Amino acid sequence: MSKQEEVKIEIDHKSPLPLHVQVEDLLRRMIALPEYQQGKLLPNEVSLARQLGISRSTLRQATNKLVYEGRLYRKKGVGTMVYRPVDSKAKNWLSFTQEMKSKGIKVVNYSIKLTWEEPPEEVANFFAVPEGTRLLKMERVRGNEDRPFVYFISYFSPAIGLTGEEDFSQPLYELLENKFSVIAKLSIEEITAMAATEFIAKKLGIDTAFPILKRKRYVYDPGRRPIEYNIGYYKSDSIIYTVESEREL
Amino acid sequence: MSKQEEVKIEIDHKSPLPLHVQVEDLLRRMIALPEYQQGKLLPNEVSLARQLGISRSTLRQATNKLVYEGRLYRKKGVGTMVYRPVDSKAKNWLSFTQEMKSKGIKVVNYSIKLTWEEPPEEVANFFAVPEGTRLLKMERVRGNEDRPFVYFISYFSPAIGLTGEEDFSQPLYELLENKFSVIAKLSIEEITAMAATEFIAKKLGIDTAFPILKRKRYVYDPGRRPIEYNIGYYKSDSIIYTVESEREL
DNA sequence: TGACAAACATTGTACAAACATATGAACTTA
DNA sequence: TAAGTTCATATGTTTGTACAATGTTTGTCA
Repeated sequence: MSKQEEVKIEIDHKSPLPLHVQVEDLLRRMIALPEYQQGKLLPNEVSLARQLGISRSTLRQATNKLVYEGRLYRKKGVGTMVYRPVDSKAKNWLSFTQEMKSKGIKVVNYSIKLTWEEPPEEVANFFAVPEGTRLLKMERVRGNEDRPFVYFISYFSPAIGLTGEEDFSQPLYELLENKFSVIAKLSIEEITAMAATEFIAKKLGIDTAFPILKRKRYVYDPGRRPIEYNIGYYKSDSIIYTVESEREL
Repeated sequence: MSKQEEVKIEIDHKSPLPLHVQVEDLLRRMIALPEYQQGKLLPNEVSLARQLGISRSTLRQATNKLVYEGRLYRKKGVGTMVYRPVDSKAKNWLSFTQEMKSKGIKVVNYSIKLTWEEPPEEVANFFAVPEGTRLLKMERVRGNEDRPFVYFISYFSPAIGLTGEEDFSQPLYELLENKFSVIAKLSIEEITAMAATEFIAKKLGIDTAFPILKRKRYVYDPGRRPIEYNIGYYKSDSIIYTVESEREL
């Protein structure tokens, strides 16, 4: 009894869905497997097509979609593999530490506080948990070597499995990705300005009513499940928030 | 002598480039023509393939690329046409008017001022014009029906050809696109918070030191040539700036 | 051993053919 | 007129075949 794929190989020639769509779905599931993520070549086209009981053209129609999407990478004379961007994946995305480092600023954690708390209603709604559920809350004051300039509050989805005992000195999204296989894929941010409240002024060592950039961030995984809810209060003269957006033509 | 396409139809079966790549290039040039931009159907696949002396499969291989890119749109039983996002193209991209409208807020222009001025150094550098060049500057105070809440300053590239006599009551990017064939493609924005200066406080009818969201925007065309430099000062309690970003996996 | 060549494996390109399905226009009918 | 039917047209799907181009492995020979 030889061990077979964990992904069910099941193409239904009578399904209303076109074959190539079924194959595309199959491939998506297939390439999610760790072995392919780690660089293993997919079965070659001719044999995979035969195995699925379809023609090579149909198979290619399916893989083409994934190649165009940038998920697969084909190399003539070699084979087809999952595309892996150079270096780490969480790089330059969402990471405060990385971003600061690229500007030559060393990030200093002035304080980290982890608690299990009943979150505000908005947060409970975001995670779709019943009212009264306690969530892991992280509060951080960070800045450069000279002074603090941002106060963060984060709530995490209970689905991640964080205990609060983790090492939060490493970049957060690397921790989530490496230790919990949780991948941050989509973020929606809301940015506004406000005057520092007394509470925030104290945290950042500034005067009340100093202008503050407030950024609320909702982070989702690839399945659009909520991962993190985050609010950051930035001392305004120490940060410029940059957004680059390209229009599809 | 019947009139032929303006685009040279010339596929070289001996070229080192694959046929489908040549066809793709040809199509790109073809669909840039006004008639196709305006919605005319491309020749149907069978006849176009015959006309080019290639097979339908090869032609489809080329069009697929453009379809995946979102430039072409195919409709079974109808034909293939250039993809045009619903309504105008500049919709939901950069347009303050459109954005407000989608939230059910009517935009009111409280004041518009157009002048030719020598810009600050930063602006002159952005447009790469010699110091001392006068540029068209637009100042606008806008808001909803009740009150103003944003003060904009824009400088425009002299390359556009604006005279200052245009009708700026229509959405800006539609004006640029329709009348000047200038397409805004990329924008880089810098957002920060500040306290209202006396000048701005006056413009927006608020107290000095009220928190303000300041957004600096650099707008480029598809060739990455600068089009517009814009600064907006938003009354903080009237705007939330939303950024959605997706990570490539 | 080392260099080169041959064989092999794999994707890339191109063609042909047949049938399926959606759309819109023309036609028919109540 | 209004609704349904038919038909022509266009893209969508699928299979099959053949050969080209490229990278890897193996084998040969000096």
